[in-house]
Amino acid sequence: MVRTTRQRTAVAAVFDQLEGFHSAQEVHARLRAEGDTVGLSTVYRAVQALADDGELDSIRTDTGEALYRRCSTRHHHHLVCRSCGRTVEVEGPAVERWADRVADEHGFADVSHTLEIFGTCAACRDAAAPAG
Amino acid sequence: MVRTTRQRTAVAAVFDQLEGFHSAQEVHARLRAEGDTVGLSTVYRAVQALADDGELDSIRTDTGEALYRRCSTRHHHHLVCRSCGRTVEVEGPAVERWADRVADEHGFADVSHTLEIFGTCAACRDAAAPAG
DNA sequence: CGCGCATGTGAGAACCATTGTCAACTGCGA
DNA sequence: TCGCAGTTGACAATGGTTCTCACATGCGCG
Repeated sequence: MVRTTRQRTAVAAVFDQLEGFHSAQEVHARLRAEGDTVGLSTVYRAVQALADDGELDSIRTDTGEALYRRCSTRHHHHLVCRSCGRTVEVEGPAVERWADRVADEHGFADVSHTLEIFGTCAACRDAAAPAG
Repeated sequence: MVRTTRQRTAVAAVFDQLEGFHSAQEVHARLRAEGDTVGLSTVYRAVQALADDGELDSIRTDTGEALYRRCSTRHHHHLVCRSCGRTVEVEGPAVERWADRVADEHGFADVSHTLEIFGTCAACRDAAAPAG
């Protein structure tokens, strides 16, 4: 049975207030800052449980760190700025179909996929090359 | 200046003999097994240098572990069996174009992307449901 | 060919995100 | 309210990766 505890509610609440992706460590720090003490292990367990429930979406950074965010209702992918981490949600129905078809052609079932696009956003490019 | 050393040659050679993705740890173990002792740190440095040079492609597993493989001439993605780990290379020029276009539309430059498709291959499905 | 030194190496420690441990705690149904 | 199974949290352990630093060596130069 899954219980509703102060800690889980607090973790879920963080993602309600936040946009974009955040690490378990960050959530933990944020709770502490708000005076809401929740153990680090508990935060990890909570975000994993939330992700299992499909309430959070997770990706991994370049360094292998796990990031989570509130899952929106529709399936989509992410365009992430390498420099500032800004994230844009993008959709591509054609890509979804393509992935399913390719998998099917190779006899694979129960198909899922991950797709992330990385680049440098305009703001960061400007910041990096201020002189021209 | 970049030097050609026994160690770097050995690491590069491993990827010549191997197909698919392999971790730095695995490369290290393989070299040891061949009697070719190369330090773990050196293997890490070598694969990173190779990846920087564009000679190796890298992805991250679900657990955050970094995997590398010899970059083939053409860009492609992977269809991976969740159960047995079998990997099939797939190409989708349309996907490439879509990713570049989407990133461009949002003002992102220097674009790259990762796309992996997961599923259960026919063999594993048969093995899992022998009676049905 | 031999010198010199900047670059590379490697054993082990450090790092850091994540997971495991386990005794104490607490929702929640009865 | 009671009981207990799920939950918590401080801390240790894990494991991949990076750092440190003294030693080794490729390679340009003479």
